[in-house]
Amino acid sequence: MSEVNASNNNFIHSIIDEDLKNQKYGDKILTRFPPEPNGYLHIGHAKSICLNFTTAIKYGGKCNLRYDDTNPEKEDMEYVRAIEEDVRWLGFQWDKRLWASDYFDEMYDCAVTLIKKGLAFVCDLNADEMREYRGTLTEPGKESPYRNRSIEENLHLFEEMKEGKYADGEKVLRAKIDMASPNINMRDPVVYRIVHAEHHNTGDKWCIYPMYDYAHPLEDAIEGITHSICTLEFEDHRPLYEWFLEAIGKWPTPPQQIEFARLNLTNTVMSKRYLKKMVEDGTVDGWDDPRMPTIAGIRRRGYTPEAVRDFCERIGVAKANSTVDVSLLESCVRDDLKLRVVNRNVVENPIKVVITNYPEGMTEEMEIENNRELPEMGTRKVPFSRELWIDGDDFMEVPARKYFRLFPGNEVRFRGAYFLTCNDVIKDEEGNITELHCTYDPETRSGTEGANRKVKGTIHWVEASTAVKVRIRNYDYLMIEDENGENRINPDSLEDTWGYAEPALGKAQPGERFQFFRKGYYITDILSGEGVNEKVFNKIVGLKSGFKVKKP
RNA sequence: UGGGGUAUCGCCAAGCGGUAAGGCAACGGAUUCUGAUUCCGUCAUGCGUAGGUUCGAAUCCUACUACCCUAGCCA
Repeated sequence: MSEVNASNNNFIHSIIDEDLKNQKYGDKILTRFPPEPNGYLHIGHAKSICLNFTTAIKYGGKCNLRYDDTNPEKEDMEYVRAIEEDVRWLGFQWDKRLWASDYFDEMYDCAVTLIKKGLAFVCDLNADEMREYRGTLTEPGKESPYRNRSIEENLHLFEEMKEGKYADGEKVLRAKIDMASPNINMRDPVVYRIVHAEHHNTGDKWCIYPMYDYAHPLEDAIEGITHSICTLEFEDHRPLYEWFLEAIGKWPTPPQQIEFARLNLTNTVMSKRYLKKMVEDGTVDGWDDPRMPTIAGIRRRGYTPEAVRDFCERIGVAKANSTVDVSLLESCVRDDLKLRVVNRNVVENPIKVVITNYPEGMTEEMEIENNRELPEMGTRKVPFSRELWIDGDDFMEVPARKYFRLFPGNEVRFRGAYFLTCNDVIKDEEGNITELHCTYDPETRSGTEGANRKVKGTIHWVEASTAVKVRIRNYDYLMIEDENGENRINPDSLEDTWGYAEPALGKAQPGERFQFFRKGYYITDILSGEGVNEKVFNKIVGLKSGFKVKKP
């Protein structure tokens, strides 16, 4: 984990610096990433993961992975497996892997302590009644008629709740705080509710489960977490977080809760509920569909953990609600990929080129650099002959202004090979272009004197007889912004094109990343290979390049 | 309508009383065997608004305004 960059500063570091100065927790720093295993992690979680882990790393501390599994009705072990894979993929190592449910015994004991201190009571109000008694944002609530039960009675009733004498919803344990508090969270909040459900970890041992507001501070305190970093919506819950720890009184220096703004991305829906719906109704192939903003999805799309971590550094951490433009994420991916990837020749929407003055049956080996920015990546040989494929974008029968790739009468460089001039455009009876007849200049072979001549355009190509047929999946944004600024499913989010690749790509392994010039970055699809004759590539990010027609 | 937050360039974001960092995007220009990459340059007399304090204010004070969160036996 040493390669993880933890040098940036943010307001959370200022708080920790202050605590360190005052020796609030001595020199110890312990954070935690506490997901509820009820769905896959997405890029928003990546921000939280990076924040918690890099903060710990920066201060020589540790970070725990803890499942907040206090609601047996929503959680699933499939998600646990996925969460761990994602955290590891991001490059982080947790210190301890824990379950909130491991603390159920201690939490129960603490609830008993609360009752004994007269700070909690068993309430028989049902959900609707409790809502009525709670009051509103502007009006204080009313005290429950069960609020003044004796400690003995509460102890007895809570014990019975635990033993399963009551049905779901029949009774709850509540903290006794202040029904008139302007902070609704403090109006005698529920501490334990009855849920007769099988829990993935504790089985049927319990039929009462602690609420988040009660469980979370205890989990943090029991583990010795020093800084409990969470999102903004929990700001109002902080007084309650502190109240429980103070009321129980077991921890002299309770953890400090710190809130930050969650990540929002343009053209991206981050709601777990919505993502789950798209998986369930078949809008996407699964949680790891490359169009999904899940970590599993962007991994399949070809993003690298380094790029995601860099992104999380670059967006910063603050308390203002914000929406980061996806172009920043794409920039991080491009920055990372361009230094680790081989440039390959691939053409989309191909057009056949026949070199009329090139000897039939002859083949030459042309040497091409693997990565122009990184000479140490070496060169490779690709075949060249009389018949080639070029990219559909690299020819215009009627050139636009300032277009300097191939068009009738124009000479361009075929990268790593010769200069070619287009002489004839051959069409079928329907007027579709079937091939271009060109002539080459034998004096311009790459690497020789003649190749030093300046020419405006350079294009890439693939030798026709050895070309590998490829299918290219252009994943566009799954979500787009409509005229009202709302995110909608993009009906064109998945678009296939096809083309040809240089022979070496026939051996491309699933997951192998490469680039082709001016077109973008690609990854060999994880699903390609077996039983698939042609190769399948996922497009990673567009380069937003090409020639632009300038306005006069 | 109570309480809790937040407002600095198109999008993020530093700044913590001494005269507005950085990144993304955009736009110029240079180099280029791919219009990519790389490289240079431009981009807030201005910090939600209005007052005030001060030699000096994005930073302190006052009053407004806008937006976000909050009335689950979810987390």
